[in-house]
Amino acid sequence: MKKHTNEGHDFSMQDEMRRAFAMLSGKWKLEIMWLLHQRIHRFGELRKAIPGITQHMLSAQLRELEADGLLLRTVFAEVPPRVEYEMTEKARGLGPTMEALAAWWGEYGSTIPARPSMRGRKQKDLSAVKASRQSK
Amino acid sequence: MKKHTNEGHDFSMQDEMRRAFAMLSGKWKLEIMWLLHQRIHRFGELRKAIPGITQHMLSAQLRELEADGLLLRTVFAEVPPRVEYEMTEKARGLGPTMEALAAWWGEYGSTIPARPSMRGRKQKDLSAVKASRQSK
DNA sequence: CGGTATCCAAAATGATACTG
DNA sequence: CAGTATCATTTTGGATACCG
Repeated sequence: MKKHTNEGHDFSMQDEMRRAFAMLSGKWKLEIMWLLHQRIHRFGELRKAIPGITQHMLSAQLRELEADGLLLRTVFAEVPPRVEYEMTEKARGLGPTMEALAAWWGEYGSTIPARPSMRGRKQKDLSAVKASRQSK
Repeated sequence: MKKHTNEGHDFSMQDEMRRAFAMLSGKWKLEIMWLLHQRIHRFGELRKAIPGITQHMLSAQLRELEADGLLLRTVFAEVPPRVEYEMTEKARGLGPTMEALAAWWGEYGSTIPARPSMRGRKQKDLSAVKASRQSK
């Protein structure tokens, strides 16, 4: 069968990893998982914590992550409603990955100036938009 | 000075991390970096190693990663042309992150069956699939 | 509050052809 | 071989309406 050498990963390893990448490559998934790695979040908290994401996308990404068994959704029968999201046992295994990423960024992030990049992160001036909105 | 507590990262930490996420959230970036983490690859090698990616996207993602200082592009003045991609010093710091991810997947990946997911990974019959696959 | 549904615009990605 | 140019399709963004 497929051997998983610990160093110098072989081909089958790449095939396996592909599923993991697909599972995490949504546009906001890494950020969502990063937040949940730190603590349980409510829907609204995630929305506030992720500038630029829409309700629509947040909802969609959360449902995908849930379907992939990475997070757990808990609905509290209260008024007003409360829904909490937290990592599943499996996803908690991603902790070391998250920490390693944070460590890397802490070390090199500062050395990578505001650089170009940031594509797909543009968001129009929200404060200015609400001002003049009318016919459509 | 932003405080970076080691456990329970604070808010500023999240803001910092956002840039890292944006840098890696392209649809194929994690996979590309994973491959380059293992060894230098030529353009064509990456294309073969990443089923489903198009020249267009591979080229685009590589240019973005290069712009973000994560990989180095080396063109050899030969015939036929040869172009090699490798991680930069900074990006090599991502090694532990990659390894942690691989370790996680090795541990839990198997427990997450073929699951639904795979959205955005659908690719129309890429010839290779058509051959009635009976072996397993 | 925490969604889902809809419609439309914009951005990202895919397919195919073509070039140095 | 390693791309780019162009056009098509898919995904995501944004606003609004509506519901439990």
